[in-house]
Amino acid sequence: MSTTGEHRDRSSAPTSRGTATARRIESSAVALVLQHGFDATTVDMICADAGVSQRTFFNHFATKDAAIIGTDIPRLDESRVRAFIASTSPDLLSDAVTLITLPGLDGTHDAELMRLRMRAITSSADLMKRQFERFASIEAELAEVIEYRLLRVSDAAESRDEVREQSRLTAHILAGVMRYTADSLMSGRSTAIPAIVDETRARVRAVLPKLGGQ
Amino acid sequence: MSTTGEHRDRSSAPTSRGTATARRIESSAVALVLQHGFDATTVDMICADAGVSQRTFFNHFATKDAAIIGTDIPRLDESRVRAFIASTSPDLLSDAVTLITLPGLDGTHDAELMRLRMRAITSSADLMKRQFERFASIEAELAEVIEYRLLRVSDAAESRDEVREQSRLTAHILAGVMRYTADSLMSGRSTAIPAIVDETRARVRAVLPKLGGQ
DNA sequence: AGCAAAACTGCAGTCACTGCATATTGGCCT
DNA sequence: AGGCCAATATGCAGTGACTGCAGTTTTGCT
Repeated sequence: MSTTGEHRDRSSAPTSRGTATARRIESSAVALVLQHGFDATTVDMICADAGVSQRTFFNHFATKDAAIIGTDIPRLDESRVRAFIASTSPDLLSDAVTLITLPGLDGTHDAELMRLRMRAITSSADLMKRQFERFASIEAELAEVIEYRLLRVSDAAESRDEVREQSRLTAHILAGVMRYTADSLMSGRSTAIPAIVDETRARVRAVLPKLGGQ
Repeated sequence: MSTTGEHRDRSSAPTSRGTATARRIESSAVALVLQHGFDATTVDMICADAGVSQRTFFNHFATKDAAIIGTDIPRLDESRVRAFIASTSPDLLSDAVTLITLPGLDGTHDAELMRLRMRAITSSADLMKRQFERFASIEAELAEVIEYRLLRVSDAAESRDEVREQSRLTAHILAGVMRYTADSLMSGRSTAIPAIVDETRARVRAVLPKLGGQ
């Protein structure tokens, strides 16, 4: 276990391109964490393994976690956002599951590294937390998108403020669904992302009526 | 800004009783963070203000955050859990909002300290994240409780495994609602917890039909 | 008073992370 | 080829969170 500790600045955001160096650091980091665990793996060890100086490490990754978890922040895909907003389907939640498709977990990256990464993350409660945090960053964006869609659907009875609040609430709910999906992915079983997403969508449909509504 | 950094062990769990010393440390910590910000407040400063040694600080709190955020882990209330499981109301989500009532944010603590704490937390993205994390710890517990309830409602068509998965999904959704409620509380406005909870419940009811289901 | 347990303290060490000043490299223009 | 600029890599010295350990004070009991 462990965690915490911070250090004043971090303002100077590192580059963290997909450069060869960065890649080498990433795979060293993931491999070592799988071997020794998160706490037992020091930045120095990673640097030695990757053949770079510690300073270089921190030029590429802001934190030790970043080297393991990855640096690409989750983002919503533009075109999907448009489709989502335009849709008039009453099945908002299900639509949204499609919308998010686990940003940051899709096939952008080297598949093998990604698999190892996922194993490394699940091996440490600490890393799980960090991973978890990252989903938070998408919630505001999500809330905004949902607001657009809700505005076209809502009965005029509701004030714009109320719609905004409902959008934020919905975004949080959606984030929950996202996390569930990520959990499913991480807790082994299949690695076929589309399959899991489909499964989740079906499950959401099954669960919704049980939640209440009216 | 800042964050990260950890340090291997933390295994020796600190005492963190509600002792006078711990209280003094807590309020020094919260006050100083409000004054100088999270990063600019060092543990040494807190210790000086509280009149204890650094070692004592870490005997009471595992991390700097803990002194600010508080140490009581969110728990579900036994009797409420029983009522929740027993209920046959179709309004699961709304029931659940009542169930959780923001564990860890209720009146157990010194109200004034709690208010300051909340302000301190919102003042730092870093602390928000940590606070956020803490909700994660309740999700497993929640999933279990929901499973009990779903089992009595579900049509026999669903396998026990499927019900378990649906429970986990629901727990995540609920956690989302929890976070929304916490957000509302934190983002100023009122500090009247019951009022906000009521508001949220109403909003959940309004939102559910829009989500889809069918 | 007399004594053990609990709480506190000092200290030296580890490790994440920072700023800054200095090399090293690779592409590009002539 | 030679010279130049920007990007990248490095060394180094510091700060600050956190740990283990060993020793001292305080507290509560009898």
